[in-house]
Amino acid sequence: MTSRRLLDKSLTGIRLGGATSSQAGNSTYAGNNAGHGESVTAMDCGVILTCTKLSSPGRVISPMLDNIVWNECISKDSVVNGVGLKSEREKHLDLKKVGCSGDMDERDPAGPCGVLKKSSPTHRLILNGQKPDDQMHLEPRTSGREGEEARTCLQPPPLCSDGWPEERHTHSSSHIPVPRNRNPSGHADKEVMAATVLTSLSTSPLVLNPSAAAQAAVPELSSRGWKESLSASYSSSTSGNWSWDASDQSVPSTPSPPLSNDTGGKGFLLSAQGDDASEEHESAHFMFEDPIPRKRKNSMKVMFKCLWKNCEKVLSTSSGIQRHIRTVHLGRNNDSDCSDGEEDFYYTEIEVNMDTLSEGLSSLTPTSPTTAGPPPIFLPMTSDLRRCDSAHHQQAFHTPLSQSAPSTLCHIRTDHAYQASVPVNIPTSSETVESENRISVSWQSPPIIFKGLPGPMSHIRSVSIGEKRQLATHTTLGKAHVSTNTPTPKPASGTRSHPAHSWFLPTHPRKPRGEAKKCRKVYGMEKRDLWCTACRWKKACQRFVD
DNA sequence: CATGCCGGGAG
DNA sequence: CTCCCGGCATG
Repeated sequence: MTSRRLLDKSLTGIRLGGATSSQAGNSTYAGNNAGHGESVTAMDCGVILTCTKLSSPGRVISPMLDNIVWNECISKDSVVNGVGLKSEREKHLDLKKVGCSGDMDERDPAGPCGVLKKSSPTHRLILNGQKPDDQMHLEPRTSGREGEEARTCLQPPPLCSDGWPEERHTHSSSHIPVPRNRNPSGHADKEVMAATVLTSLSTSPLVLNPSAAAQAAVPELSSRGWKESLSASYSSSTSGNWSWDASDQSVPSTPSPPLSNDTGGKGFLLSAQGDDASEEHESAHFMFEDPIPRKRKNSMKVMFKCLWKNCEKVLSTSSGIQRHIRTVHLGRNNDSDCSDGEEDFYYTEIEVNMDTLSEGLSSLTPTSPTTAGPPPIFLPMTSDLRRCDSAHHQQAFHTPLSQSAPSTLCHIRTDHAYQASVPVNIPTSSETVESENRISVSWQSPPIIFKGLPGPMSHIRSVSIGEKRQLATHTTLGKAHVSTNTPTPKPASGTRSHPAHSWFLPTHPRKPRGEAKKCRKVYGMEKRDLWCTACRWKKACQRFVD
């Protein structure tokens, strides 16, 4: 039974699948959180890392899930070993190893799985090496000798980037669960997300991954993958099974996770990514990367939170957080380039839903100062986030995320028009300038949006309902500019007629509908003669101006 | 579906 | 210009 079990576990860990599936990815983090780098790190080194990376792309990490998962793992492990955390880790390692031997021989180039199994400590050691302090709890437990052995083995990893990466990849691919993570948070947004994703897909998958452009080459697959993934993810969230995942990926490769992300996932993948990505199933990549990332781009922002004990540092970029961990916690001053990826264990991604935020803002409080809030103060937010559910988190984060703005903004424009849905936030963030002035939003944003973004200009209107006039004027100006830039819209008969060009046309923001009673309403059709001429001519009413 | 308006066209 | 209307956009 144990063997079987171990296998399962290993698989689980590797794939992320398992009962916890989506959680798996999180679990890693959780482990870190709970144990602070203790067990999780060690055992999963390979696996976990993978998870992290993978999850990173889309993850909304819910502490709860993580904890749960973690606990589960622990309990199992502990039972086996009979020892505390340590044993757990080891177990994990063991499991993992087993899994390796069973499924993934390929992974460990350096060491045969069998060896690894026993050397479980090894993994740990590796971890330890990477994470000095945190693990200490565990480490001490782990006997010195083990540690030694492990170290020996371990050391390779850093160097071995080659070898490891493979493992990671494998794992990562399997881990994909990320979507799941979202689910919890995304719940309400499902539809939106789906729509967004679809839109984005249709629009331009390539955009997302500049680096991955080559990979992107497989649009069809990607699109299909997305859909599937989405459905899967959602469903999975409910059911919790990522079985498909495993089935799909016969290959051990890891999907390169997060690159697509706004922040720039560069940090995540590291060397491994590059290798994997090329080799991997492109389809897989898309499935994972795109779907998740997409979403994010649209409505989700990802923040990176340091999981180090008592450290709740939140940064907008993975690289940043990694640096932070490396320097502050790991005490590595060395060049960032050499990162072995250990940092991954120590931070988690937090996903913020922009859409919800925007919506909430618009509906609830037009002004919603939060939106404008000064960028840099994440920390406080972070704590909250953790506790609260996704929804709240998202909002809370929203602000922080916006900070990343500059980059974000760019992405949005370049990448997806559909993102316009998020416009309010974006402009704000981008402009960042003054938190308070919503005016800025209404005024400036419109023009900007017009340039880059097609359809959904309508949002703008909502912003400043107050004076239609002014807005109109401004808009007109915007229009003028636009028109100059773009080929003037005079498509013969109906400007509007051409949907395709429609987004060019938006140039002419239609006046928001007047709220005031119009001649028609006042006098009715019977007394049309009483109407103002404009009304009679179907022009903007001049008598009852708003 | 009813409105409100824009973009055009005819005179 | 003045009158009108087709048709889109919005509520």
